[in-house]
Amino acid sequence: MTRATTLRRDAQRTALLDAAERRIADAGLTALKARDLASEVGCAVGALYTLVADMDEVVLRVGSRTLGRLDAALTASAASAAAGTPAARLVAIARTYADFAADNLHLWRALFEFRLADGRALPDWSAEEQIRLFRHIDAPLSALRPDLPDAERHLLARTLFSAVHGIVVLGLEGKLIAVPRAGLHGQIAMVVEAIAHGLAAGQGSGNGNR
Amino acid sequence: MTRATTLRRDAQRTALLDAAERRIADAGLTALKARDLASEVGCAVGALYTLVADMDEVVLRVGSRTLGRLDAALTASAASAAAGTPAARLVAIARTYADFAADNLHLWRALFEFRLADGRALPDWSAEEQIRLFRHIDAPLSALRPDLPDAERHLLARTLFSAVHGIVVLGLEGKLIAVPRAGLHGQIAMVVEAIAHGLAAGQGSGNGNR
DNA sequence: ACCATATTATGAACATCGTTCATTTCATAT
DNA sequence: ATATGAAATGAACGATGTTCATAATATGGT
Repeated sequence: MTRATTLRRDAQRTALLDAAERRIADAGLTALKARDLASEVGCAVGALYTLVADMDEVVLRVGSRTLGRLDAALTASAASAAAGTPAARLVAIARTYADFAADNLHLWRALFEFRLADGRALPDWSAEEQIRLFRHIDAPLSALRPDLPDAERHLLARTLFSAVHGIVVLGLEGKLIAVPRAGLHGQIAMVVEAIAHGLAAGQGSGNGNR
Repeated sequence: MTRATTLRRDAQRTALLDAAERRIADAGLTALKARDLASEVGCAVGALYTLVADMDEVVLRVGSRTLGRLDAALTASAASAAAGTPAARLVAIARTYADFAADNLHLWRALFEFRLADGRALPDWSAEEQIRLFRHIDAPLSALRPDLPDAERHLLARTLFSAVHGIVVLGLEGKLIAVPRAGLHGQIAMVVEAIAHGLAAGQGSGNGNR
């Protein structure tokens, strides 16, 4: 394969992912169809499979883009809050996460609505991207509790993320009981501050685990 | 329709839901197929649609059973912990939730993996069942903060549920980073106790909302 | 008991997916 | 210019949920 063809095929793949991203952003993951994608990109269905292995790869690669933008947003947020207390930094990150989710609803949902078929494992590069996000939580946590061993702090970071994620999911899901953004921010601040306070209190003594 | 036929059809419907429940429990929601179900129950595919409107109804009704068992577990747990502090009662309920999720993994996952097609709304009876569960959280919360207006306390109950739910989801999902049950209980206790402590501290003054 | 009518069961057919494959078209290198 | 290998095509395949003409069955009136 010559250099020119490689470039052309990369451009095609990019166009494919652009179209897929637009579709998911507009109408959600379930609206992403192979035939639509092919016609949008201007090729036959079969040609898709020379650009990607299957639809899962499309979703994963769009997810990668979303994770990249989320990472950038969290990085910016962490930088803005860098001067504050660890608790304030954690709250800032959590709120940035909530805002990102609200502003990128369908793409964000696609990140975790997507389930691989039984037996198929997440590619390493995808799993690694997800794990990398935790560093934004890990850093303020280090400041808050420098005494904790890495493993325990990582577990805490996961827990903190999960708690906030859960609040955001439920807050953004029911149109009926939709929580306005200010209310969502308030709930997040309450939870994150309470945990940060609890962690600071636990310093030196027990670790809060049972 | 005579009484005998009503009974017979109810029995068929029950057999259908039994089979569906078994299938989901064994192999997850994605393994539930109309044709499998029909052959398991011993009828033609078309006959399914005289017992239920569509597959969504099957999933919803199995979900209803799961919610019923979850409710019973939470009720029992709340009764056992009734003598403790509000914080301890909240922790007990959260742990019961985590245990139920772990012990009924596929059925529990089916509760929220299932998404209605665009536009279709949850039946009222299903939404109401879900909301009823919050009362288990609401009660200890009332003891903890009798000063809070109902609406605010309900929002808090939702937040608390979401946070714990998030932790349980992530804790039970990755086989890679699987958190052992004791670790999961530890994380839950930490978070719930921290929030309870924060709420108790907030009594009388501000409400922790921004 | 018998038949007219309404209800229910049947399973082939349909629509919609993702995916594959024989075939054609195209690009590259000699 | 032609031979060879890569890429594109779109019909076909296998699942899937759902529907429908038809057959079987149950119900109720006489």
